[in-house]
Amino acid sequence: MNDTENILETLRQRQFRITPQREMIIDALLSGEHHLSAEDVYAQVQTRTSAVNIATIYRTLDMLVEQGIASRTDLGGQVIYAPVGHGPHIHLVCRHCSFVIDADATVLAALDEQLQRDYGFAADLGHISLFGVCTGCKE
Amino acid sequence: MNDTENILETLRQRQFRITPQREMIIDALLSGEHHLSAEDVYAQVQTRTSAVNIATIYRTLDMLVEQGIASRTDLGGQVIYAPVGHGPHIHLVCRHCSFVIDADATVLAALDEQLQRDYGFAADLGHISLFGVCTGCKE
DNA sequence: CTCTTTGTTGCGACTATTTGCAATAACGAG
DNA sequence: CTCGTTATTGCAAATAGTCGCAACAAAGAG
Ligand SMILES: [Mn+2]
Ligand SMILES: [Mn+2]
Ligand SMILES: [Zn+2]
Ligand SMILES: [Zn+2]
Repeated sequence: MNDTENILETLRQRQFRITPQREMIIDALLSGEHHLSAEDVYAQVQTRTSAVNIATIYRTLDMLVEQGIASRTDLGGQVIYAPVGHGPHIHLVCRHCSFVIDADATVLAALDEQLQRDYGFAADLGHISLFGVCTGCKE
Repeated sequence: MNDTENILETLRQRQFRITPQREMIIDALLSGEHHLSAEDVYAQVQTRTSAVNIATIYRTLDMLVEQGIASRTDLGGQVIYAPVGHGPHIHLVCRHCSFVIDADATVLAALDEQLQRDYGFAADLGHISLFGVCTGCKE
């Protein structure tokens, strides 16, 4: 049983209907490249069939994020999607030169616990972006 | 010397030209209400003169964010701007019910230091959003 | 297999934001 | 104050993403 099947099973259990569109979109999401934009997912699905509308791509990606199956990350202009749990790391995005540093997500472990404890909030911290200024850009 | 003047002086020093549009946009940003959308800023500027284009609002807000003078925060659908330093706090946004918890920004102090130390990255953490699942929405 | 229910899709319209470009105006030099 | 340089603006067109709604199809019942 591969990843796509697992996800479909989860969706089935949560009363979502399994459509060919959803299968193809999930396949694309798991396709190896992560950091897929909605357009990337669309392009990849198009290679299989042209019978999928871009609005369905957006709606399905939204649904997958809402269900905790995919992550949505704003890299400052570009919005990317990835399957949750895929090699966690965070993005440090420079607001000045737009350079992106990939950083270890373990820096967030303590924060995660504290938000859970103090606010009962289960934060999705596996693939977030934080904005700021990189070394090169400090005056 | 009020806040608007301070900001204008900073911009002048950084070789930006001071235009009436920029003055009005900065005034709006400092106007008391924070959590202003670009449209809110536009509406407030309109009460003074109708001679400002919405594209200028967007461009100026972008510039203020880039210069570290304003913060841009995505509340999950709504994008809001606020002057940097204005009562720091963070937003915990539930991806399921969209409820927003305002949380103390001090939970980020350790993270801030670590990013600075390990990556030389000066993160803007005073008014960020973190997405996840609130207590009420956990199954 | 057939029918019914209702979630999902495609489509076209619409909103929010961005961009290219020519006209305008801020500001430093003289 | 006047002029020249060049950043900034307005405008209109382009782009990304959202939404309402009618047609469609997945899933469960019989
Ligand atoms: Mn990444
Ligand atoms: Mn706030
Ligand atoms: Zn930088
Ligand atoms: Zn919730």
